[in-house]
Amino acid sequence: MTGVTDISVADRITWRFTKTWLFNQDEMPDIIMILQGSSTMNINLSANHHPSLHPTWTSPYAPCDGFYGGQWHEIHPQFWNKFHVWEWLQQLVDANQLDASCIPFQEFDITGERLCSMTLQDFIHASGSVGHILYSNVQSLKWHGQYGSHMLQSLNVVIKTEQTDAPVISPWKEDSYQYNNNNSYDDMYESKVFCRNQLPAVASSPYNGGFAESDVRKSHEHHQKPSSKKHNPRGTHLWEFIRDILLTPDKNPGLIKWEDRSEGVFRFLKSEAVAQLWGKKKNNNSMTYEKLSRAMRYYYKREILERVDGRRLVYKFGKNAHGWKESES
DNA sequence: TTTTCTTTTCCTGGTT
DNA sequence: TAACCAGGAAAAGAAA
Repeated sequence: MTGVTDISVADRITWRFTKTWLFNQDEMPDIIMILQGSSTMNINLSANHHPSLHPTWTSPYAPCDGFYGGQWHEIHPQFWNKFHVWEWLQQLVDANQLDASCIPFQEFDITGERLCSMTLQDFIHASGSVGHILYSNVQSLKWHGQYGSHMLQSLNVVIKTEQTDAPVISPWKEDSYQYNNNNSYDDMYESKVFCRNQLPAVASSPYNGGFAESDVRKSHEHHQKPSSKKHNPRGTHLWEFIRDILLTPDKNPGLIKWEDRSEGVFRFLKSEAVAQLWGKKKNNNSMTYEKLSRAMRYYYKREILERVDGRRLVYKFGKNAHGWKESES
């Protein structure tokens, strides 16, 4: 491998293509310089432990062979190398439909060990409001992540089960539900891109950036039953969708409102509008409040919602609903 | 391919 | 009468 290759990264998500290109080169350069704006990320490939670049590579990271296929999630973040960190970032960009220009990748030219040691302030300093998402996800992966136990065993690693930080949950799948007064639901769903200038209102919301409860549940299940199956079809669940609307009232005025915030009691103000919004999210133009409410009633049995007798359009979060309490922020 | 889970759809009947 | 509630039944759709 010889020479230095400069790759200019434009505002968009070209870093991913850059990486793909990089790993498809017959002749690898020694150093890659990724330029983003005025910043530069230097990667010394000859010094970087990457299995796909070093077939005979033998390092403590050995169990992550094949990582290039996206195996970073099988490894505790503490043991990620720079490429794992990049893979994780890419996953986060994809899952949250972030504009890649929101992520200052040069700030993450670091190993997993360094990543795990970063505080929320560090993340915010490094990446602005996106830092909330990054920090939350790292915390989630640190404490509840799914990674191969063989890895941990082979490294004789003891996973800490006590949390010193407040549990902050992954924001994997999250939309920014925005409602405008013209009832343009299309517009609401065009606003999926989290960028620095869009995040503060959401990031400061009670649920700290819009965490999908499914992740709370999944994390909880992992904690209790590591081998249990995860299931979260079609992304966010209905009740999470409702919760998220409630938690971003500034962006969704007049759709649903809290009746009793501390008790988790809420009321639909524009039931059909919410149904249309839900239908839009599910790509189902025929969604009605009638159907939505049927789905809501199924939550009673699972204790995600509780009945509120005698009050129309009023529901209450049950004990299996998480992420709506102010104290959970 | 099968299983599992979460809706979605349709329905009947009751209540406000 | 319209809108909503309750819940049974079956099917759809997606992930594991």
